[in-house]
Amino acid sequence: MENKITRIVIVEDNEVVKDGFALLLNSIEEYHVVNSYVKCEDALKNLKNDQPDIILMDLELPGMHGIEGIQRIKKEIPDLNIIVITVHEDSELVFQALCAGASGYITKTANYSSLLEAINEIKAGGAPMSSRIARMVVESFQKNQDSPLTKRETEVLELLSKGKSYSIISEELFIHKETVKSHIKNIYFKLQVHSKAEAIEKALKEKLI
Amino acid sequence: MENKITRIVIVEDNEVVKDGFALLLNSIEEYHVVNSYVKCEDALKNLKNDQPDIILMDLELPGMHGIEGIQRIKKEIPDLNIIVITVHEDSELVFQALCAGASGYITKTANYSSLLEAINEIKAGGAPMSSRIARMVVESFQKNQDSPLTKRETEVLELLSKGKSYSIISEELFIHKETVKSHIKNIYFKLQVHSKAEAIEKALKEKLI
DNA sequence: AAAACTATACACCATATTGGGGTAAATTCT
DNA sequence: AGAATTTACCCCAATATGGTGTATAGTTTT
Repeated sequence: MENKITRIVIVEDNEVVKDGFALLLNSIEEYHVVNSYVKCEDALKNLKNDQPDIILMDLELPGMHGIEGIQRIKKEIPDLNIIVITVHEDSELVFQALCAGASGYITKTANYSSLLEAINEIKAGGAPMSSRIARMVVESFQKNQDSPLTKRETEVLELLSKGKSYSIISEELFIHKETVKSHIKNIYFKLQVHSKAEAIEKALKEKLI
Repeated sequence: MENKITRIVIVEDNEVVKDGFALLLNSIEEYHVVNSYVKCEDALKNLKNDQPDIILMDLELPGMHGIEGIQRIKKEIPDLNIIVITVHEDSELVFQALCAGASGYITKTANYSSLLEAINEIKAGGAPMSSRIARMVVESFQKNQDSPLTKRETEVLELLSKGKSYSIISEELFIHKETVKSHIKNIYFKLQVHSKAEAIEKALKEKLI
């Protein structure tokens, strides 16, 4: 069923890593590294010619940062699969890359076989990630277990964060508008804030909602 | 380094599946299925005695739904790892389970070896998921590529969704308050809405922000 | 049983915010 | 050059917000 060759482009400023990956991938029959670049800009310029199915890219690059590169590449060819390959595992970068459009995120510490696995995984419609990154991603869905807010207060704050007014919240929760105000007063006190925006910001940061 | 036996609890109403899993896992030296239940309620009751390291659970169960079960279990023992094993792959359930506290989500169509892989993955601090689910999870971070909103409008709407007022938004973007109003008017027109709450709701649903 | 917390509800008040109407110049992209 | 985007301004009325303060019924914890 797989008779088509998978066209791969590499964007990586470390020449050793870049050439090592290319050599490895080219040694496999169904993969073909059509080009490899040191800068996003060059990869972008040649996107139309290279016609890659998959791009492997680093984030720290000379010139344009990889995050922006991902955004631009996905804008050009939305269906293209991008796998980030970097040394950094800090959550900010990971989420930025995923938001920008990356479909996978593995670390350079990964050995060759897991690189190949990642590419197979992408081809199978998956989203390859290292264990730690997968866990980070999954945990990003979970709320802070020891929130200072009660269940009701959390509900109120959740609706507030959806832009709803006190009156609308009171209607949706079947309580009096003044009750909503009371809850909000308590929320502000507990979070030590004095406005909607501060409360939402703090709640999002601490994953209370 | 792994000399401790991993204690596993299974919650699954299909007796064949439940006993099959238990048999398989017990056949491996370092795993021990301490108990298996048909209902969440029973698993919860015996949590303290069972002292599981990992719980495998189905979502469709007689009595309490698995999603609520996960919440309660995590409330009791926050560090416990729960792997959901179900036939359903629809996004709503997946995200609900992850939000409730599941650390992994695989489908029953998975073969035995991938079940074992999942357990190893969890023990290694990862988050086992099937390819399709991993992709769904990763895609949940990504915005709708063809948003009707301009870049600036998206920025404004993003700040609005954080509860910020027109004045605060204008300060943060270094533009006049009236300009913010103009953007918001255009946003409302494009999204065909007439209030902040509607705009945010629609934007979240269509992943414009 | 007492104490603490939670959810509920109400009043008053000044200020800020919002949404609707309109217009229009400067800038950037195609 | 024309289109789209971003910027900025005016008027106005209704609504929302945040800060006071009080109070009661129910639940949970000690």
